[in-house]
Amino acid sequence: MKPTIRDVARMANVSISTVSRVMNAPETVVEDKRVRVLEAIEKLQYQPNALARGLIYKKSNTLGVMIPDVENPYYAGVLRGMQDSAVKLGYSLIIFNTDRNKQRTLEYVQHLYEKQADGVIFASDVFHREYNDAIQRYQLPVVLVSTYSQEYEVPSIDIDDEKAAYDAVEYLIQSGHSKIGMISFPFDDSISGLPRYRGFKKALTDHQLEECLSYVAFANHRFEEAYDATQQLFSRFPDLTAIFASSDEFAMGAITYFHEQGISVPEQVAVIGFDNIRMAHMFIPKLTTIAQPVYEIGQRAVEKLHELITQGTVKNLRERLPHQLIIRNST
Amino acid sequence: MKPTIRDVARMANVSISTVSRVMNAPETVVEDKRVRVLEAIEKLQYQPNALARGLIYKKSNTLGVMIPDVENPYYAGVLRGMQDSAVKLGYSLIIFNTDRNKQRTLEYVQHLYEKQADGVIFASDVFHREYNDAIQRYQLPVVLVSTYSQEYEVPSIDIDDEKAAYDAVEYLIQSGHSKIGMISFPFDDSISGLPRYRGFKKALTDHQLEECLSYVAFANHRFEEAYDATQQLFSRFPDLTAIFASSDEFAMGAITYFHEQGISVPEQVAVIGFDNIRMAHMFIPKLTTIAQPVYEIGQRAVEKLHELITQGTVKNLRERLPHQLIIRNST
DNA sequence: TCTGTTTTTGAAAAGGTTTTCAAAAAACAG
DNA sequence: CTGTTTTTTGAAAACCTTTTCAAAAACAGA
Repeated sequence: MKPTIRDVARMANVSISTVSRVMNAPETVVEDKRVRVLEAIEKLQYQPNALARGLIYKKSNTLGVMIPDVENPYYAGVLRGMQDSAVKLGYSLIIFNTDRNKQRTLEYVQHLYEKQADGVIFASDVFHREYNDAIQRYQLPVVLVSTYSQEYEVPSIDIDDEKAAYDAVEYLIQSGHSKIGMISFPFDDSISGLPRYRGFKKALTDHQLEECLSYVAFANHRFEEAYDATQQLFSRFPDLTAIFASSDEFAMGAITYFHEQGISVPEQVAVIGFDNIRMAHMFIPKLTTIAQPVYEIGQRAVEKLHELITQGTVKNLRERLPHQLIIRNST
Repeated sequence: MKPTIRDVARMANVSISTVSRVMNAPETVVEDKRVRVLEAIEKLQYQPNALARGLIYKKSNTLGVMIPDVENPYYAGVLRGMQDSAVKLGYSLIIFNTDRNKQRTLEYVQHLYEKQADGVIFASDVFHREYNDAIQRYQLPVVLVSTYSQEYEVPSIDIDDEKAAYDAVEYLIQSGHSKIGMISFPFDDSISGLPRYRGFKKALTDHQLEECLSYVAFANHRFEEAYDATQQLFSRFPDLTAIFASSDEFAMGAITYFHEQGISVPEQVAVIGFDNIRMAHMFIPKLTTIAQPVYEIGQRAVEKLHELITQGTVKNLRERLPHQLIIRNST
């Protein structure tokens, strides 16, 4: 049986109140009792029961994290950042894999509510009305990561996707390319979709390359789709000399297609990715890409959530971290 | 304020016992009260407090997962399998990133104990004596994943690493190679290290290729080290025609080295990896590798832990799942 | 209508902690 | 030494459930 505060009290010959005080405000109990209690705690290997504490404080020191796809390497880095901050601030992290499934996500939110989670982080997915309703109903503090909400006042951390895409495409243009295509997420993806296309568009129009605006093919998160999309794009526009891919995985899909077609990268076609996942520098050729500060994003997310939980509000609602163009061998 | 069982009781004009019964054994309460209670629950959006329940049942429906490095893509698949099983069995998963740091790991175990976790899963790391002491002291049910323990009687799930390595090397031999090198984990890695080397050794001796036994270089988990190791190995043994890499990341490191040296894979040197991480089929060339059933490993791990928690024991202590040779383009 | 049996119900205890409040003890002032 | 103030202590209530146990209600049989 696990030792409880009663066992400690009995062994140290004091009341449970005193034991509690030794743990939470040691200076209020007189020296000799304090050492007796401490000894008893040591001898019994006593650890307070977090469930009982949580019941009193109405706080579980637990945060939930909703991730669309844990297998996506982008989240690995984010998760590590969250993890480190969480430990530092005394939280533990409960991870869920949502597959972007609304119903499942809502079940998980309810689950978190039952477990008295102190807050929840939503990564990347669109922040649907149903989600807002749920967190409103349960009064759950929320922060969004790599996404944001126009409609609701929800704190978020992301990068400036439009500007990042702009930088990527501009780099391509400055390298002398004028026939540039894009492998994009579907536009209903509110973060990786439209904003990155907008950056693409803006860079092109700023440099009088409007003709490229329609050189776009869509893929849905996975390598194979990017491969197919590249194939389509090239059958329609065979004279493209550069590709802006909305993710590193897309870039890899594109390059794989080129490789199979005997088209060399970067000599014949330049490819630039997005995210700088760990694999990006292992790929052949090493990918030129936009680096997101994934670790910091994760860190800031739980720090911000902590701020929201403890202060009830947050300094700046939408926080944007700086991205960085990483030039390697695919351009 | 969150509604409690009292609020429901008041609204439905019954005692809290009745409300509790409606939730846990509805058939024992008479129809009209039951509907009144159900209505009140609905109206108040009442959800029972899992902390209070946990306090009574001495159970939190929470499992801890110790992962050496969440950024390592191998765990992504395992995690997903765990996640799915956990949801199915009503658990939530608390994830920790240990960095193989003993002290930190022990702190996390203690943390889990305080939170009244029902069990814990250790992935890949050596199951040190200190860990065993801790889980013994706290009476925490444990299962090991992708590792196992000789000294302690701890349930585990893994694959037959020796046999898998044997299969990989034998495939190389059957493809006509007789100068085969290995990029290995250090031998103190009890699971990915020695067993895979043993498989390498056995395959070679079974086919009278003892001379290859010393064609081994070591790398410590990361791409860059594998790159360096390959360089060393080739400066010592330039006439190698095949490499058995202990992980896909090692295989990528090796291939990257060959690529930079103008040595073509698979034409001049064949490379075989291990794990079949998601990237393996995105790499150029697509990696021939040993596939681990990562998803199933994750699933079985929480199922087994559940078995241990509920039954107090486990059918077969060491469970080994089948691996599979996946032939792609790097050989 | 009464007795005996079965079903349904609520009060109270339990689970492990923190906190409030009043009592006891110690310290201090005169 | 007495009376007052301050410090230290423990009993009890609170947090939100479930469960036990005994009482109340419903029902059956005569």
